[in-house]
Amino acid sequence: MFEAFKKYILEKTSLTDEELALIEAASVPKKLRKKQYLLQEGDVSRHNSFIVKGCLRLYRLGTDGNEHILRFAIENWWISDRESYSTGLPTKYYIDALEDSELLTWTKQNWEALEKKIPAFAEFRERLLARSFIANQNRINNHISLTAEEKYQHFMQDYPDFYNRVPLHMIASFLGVSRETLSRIRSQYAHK
Amino acid sequence: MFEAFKKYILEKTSLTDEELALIEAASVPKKLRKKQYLLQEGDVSRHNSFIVKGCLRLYRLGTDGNEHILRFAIENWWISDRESYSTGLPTKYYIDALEDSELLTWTKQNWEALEKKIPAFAEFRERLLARSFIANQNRINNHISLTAEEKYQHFMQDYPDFYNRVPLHMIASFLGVSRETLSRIRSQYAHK
DNA sequence: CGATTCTTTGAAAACAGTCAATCTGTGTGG
DNA sequence: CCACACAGATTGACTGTTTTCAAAGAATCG
Repeated sequence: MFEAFKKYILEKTSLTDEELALIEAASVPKKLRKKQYLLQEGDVSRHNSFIVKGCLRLYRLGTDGNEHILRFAIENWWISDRESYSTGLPTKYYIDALEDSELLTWTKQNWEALEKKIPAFAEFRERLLARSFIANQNRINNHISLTAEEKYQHFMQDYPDFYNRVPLHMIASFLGVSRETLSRIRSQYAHK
Repeated sequence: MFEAFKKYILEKTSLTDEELALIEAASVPKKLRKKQYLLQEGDVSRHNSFIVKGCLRLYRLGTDGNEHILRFAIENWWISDRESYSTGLPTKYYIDALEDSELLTWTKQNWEALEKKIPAFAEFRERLLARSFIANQNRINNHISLTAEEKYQHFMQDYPDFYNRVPLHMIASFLGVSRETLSRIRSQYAHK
């Protein structure tokens, strides 16, 4: 199970065998069945989780009780609620598995110790954060400047892997439109 | 001019006088008149800029030619296009001054040298990035889960300082609604 | 004052949301 | 292996919201 992570991380940065061994020693594998929660509202997010296999979502309940999906994550993505993770306060989010999944997890404590011992690891983490920031900024730009149809087109371009993997009503939730509207956009789009 | 920065940074982290002197030595003050650009589409963003005084905006031109404002920034905020800054590619954004403004700027090169010499400075920067990430995630949540009226209410709550400082049509652009709609929401809202 | 820039208002058209019904495919238990 | 339940997707009719276009009213600045 650690093999997949090793392959991933060595593409991103270079680490010695010793360093990899340290990282492996601190990791905890975790399996989730479909529909199982990794995090629930009120919990404190204390882990970084790397997805070896499967598909998860991060979402939040609105005042209306509806689910609003903030992100999806599949193989070679990371998932956690960074807000609760960095503040130590209870999370407002849920994370659950859309498919049976396999994760590697590290506690915040272990993670920070690794960052101190392995500078390249800390740098990798920071680059990751910077990229996530940029991705979020682009999503905000899409939300304020695109029509619903354009958002859908961009979604398929930006995340082609999700398209065949998550149900349509969840894509609608992610995009901030109703499932009926997305369904209609899609059928219009197919007739061209 | 550096005094304002010194006050700011010492609230966020602790630095010795020597370290502060290094940071000051690498800083370049910059004044901008209202409407003047700090960055234009096609430029490469090579600086970090701290706002000592004034108000700026980061925006982008849509395919329709409309301006879409991604963020505002005032005293004690930072502004740059992080995407171009970290990739070194030409930016898709504009930054300009909404008021006569005073900035302190550091080149990427100088900044990175400071981070290497002053670990506390690097940590400060990373905390800042993490907070920006969280703020963006919350904004995405607002976009997918709130009505236009609720977005406006949240805007006033989250950024009360901007409200009396930037024109309404720019707030509309920031929220992703037309100025007419925002005007109507506002008058409805006033009648309660 | 005159010229911008900003805000408001009205009316029509486009768009998206809701509710309710139907259709489709998948998988489970008898 | 079939029937049924269930989750997901689609469609229609209706309602409500938002945009667009056009015009006019404030406010600000040189």
